[in-house]
Amino acid sequence: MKAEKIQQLNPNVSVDCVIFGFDFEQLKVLLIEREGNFEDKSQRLALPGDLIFNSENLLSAAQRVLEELTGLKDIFLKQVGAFGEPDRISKETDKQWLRSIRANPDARVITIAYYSLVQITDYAPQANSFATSANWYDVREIEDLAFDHYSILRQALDQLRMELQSRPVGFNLMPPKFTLGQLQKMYEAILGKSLDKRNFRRKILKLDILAPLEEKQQEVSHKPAQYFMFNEENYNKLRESGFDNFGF
Amino acid sequence: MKAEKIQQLNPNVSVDCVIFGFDFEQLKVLLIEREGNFEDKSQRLALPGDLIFNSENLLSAAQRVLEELTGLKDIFLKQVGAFGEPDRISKETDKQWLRSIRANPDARVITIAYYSLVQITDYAPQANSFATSANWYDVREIEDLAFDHYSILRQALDQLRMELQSRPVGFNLMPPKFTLGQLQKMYEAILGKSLDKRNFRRKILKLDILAPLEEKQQEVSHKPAQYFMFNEENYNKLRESGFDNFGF
DNA sequence: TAACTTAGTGTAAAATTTACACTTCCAAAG
DNA sequence: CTTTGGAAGTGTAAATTTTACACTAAGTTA
Repeated sequence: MKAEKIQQLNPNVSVDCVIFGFDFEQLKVLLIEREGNFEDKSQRLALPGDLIFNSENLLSAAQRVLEELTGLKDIFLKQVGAFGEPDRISKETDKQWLRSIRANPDARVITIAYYSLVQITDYAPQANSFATSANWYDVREIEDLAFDHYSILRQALDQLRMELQSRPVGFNLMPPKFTLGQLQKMYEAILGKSLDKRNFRRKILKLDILAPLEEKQQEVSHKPAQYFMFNEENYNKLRESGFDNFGF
Repeated sequence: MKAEKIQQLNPNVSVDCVIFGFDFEQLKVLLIEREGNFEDKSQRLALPGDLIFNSENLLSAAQRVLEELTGLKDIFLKQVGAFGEPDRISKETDKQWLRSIRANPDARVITIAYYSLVQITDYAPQANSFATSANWYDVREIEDLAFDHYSILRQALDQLRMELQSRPVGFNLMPPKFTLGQLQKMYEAILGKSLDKRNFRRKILKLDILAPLEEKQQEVSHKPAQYFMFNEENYNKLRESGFDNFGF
């Protein structure tokens, strides 16, 4: 008989994942859709999340749950924080839905939220488990979500904006090679403001963390742009010398 | 018969508080001492913290626990994050100690950490409950703590340093009136580096968030310094205009 | 009255930030 | 083949901010 540890769910603690993506136009977030009777579509949509196992650490739980619900595997996640209002599961439709999937549907649950930035083109979300779909949604168009997931999303977005100012996290949204125009659009989409092209270029190039490639864009109906790569080694040097403010 | 809700402890979720203070010299943190057989003193010291009640939100729980253990009341707390390694209660002395105070000592516990900044002179900590003492300790002199509290402290300190750069949180450590020298020492103590006096003064005064008072220091054995107050109204105006980087 | 301690002050050079407009290169349309 | 549309790419002058740096002033104590 195979010795297998019985995985016991902890009824009081869940994890939720805010996965951001970027399609060179807008900031997107990965949401699942659930079966059930919901007044409006927004209540059908939720962040991928579920209860943790007792033996599992929080980060692994978030990675497992994310994979179970959307198929996304080996995603680097960063904690946003804990959300634990006693009434965070107060919407009647959410309560009903929990009764349909949980052994202990009325337990007080606090959730730990994580976020990540991925290249949309690297992952094709596949709904599974209780998710009936898993798709990218434009962050600006989301007005509400199931449970307290809308406020979790807002807080993750705030944290992303903060981190974007002090670390090169945005490069995780970009493909290995990208143009300066694409990079600028990423900053603009996340920060929600437009930046001066010449000043943006001067500033980011001055840091010497972008390596220009020989290659240029192909088959675009305008002047082709040069491709760049993020130079992590140079960034690490810069960081060691105390740099922690991009100032965009 | 008085209708009283029975307060039921949640065996899986606790809160811990990192309370920072400043004595015009060093950054301090409020720690409790516990009864028990500990190899060394560091293992006897812990952040004030305990299990939450099921009906209670996380922030209120942190405030309640803080008051129960140290007497500090009505403290504004800010979340640091969740700490939930399955083995975070792995030290044998910690396990023993939990057996002496908890109904369910072997439960998996995740903890939500909060932090705050207070004026040491406003509060006289009073140990209570399972705390045998509650005192201020110099942050620089702490090398380890019970459970995973040392890493919680480090993370709270990191977060404090971040926030100090973008918001005037440091004024919470200062009395209502203070000198520029005291203010500078506060920044130096937290950031762990020395600042140029003239540049510091020019920079902070330029922001126009300090109101000079007529009053001067008394009975100091050197040239008496002018007192200032934090001008919150002006700061709010500054903030609304987009300011979010002190740049120290 | 001398010694000690912190308060308080100015400047010049360097670096950074800001605002701003035109030419280039490609594909697609006509 | 020519025109048009669209993003790429580039420089400068003015204003602001940052940096490095040393002495005098005003109290108390010895």
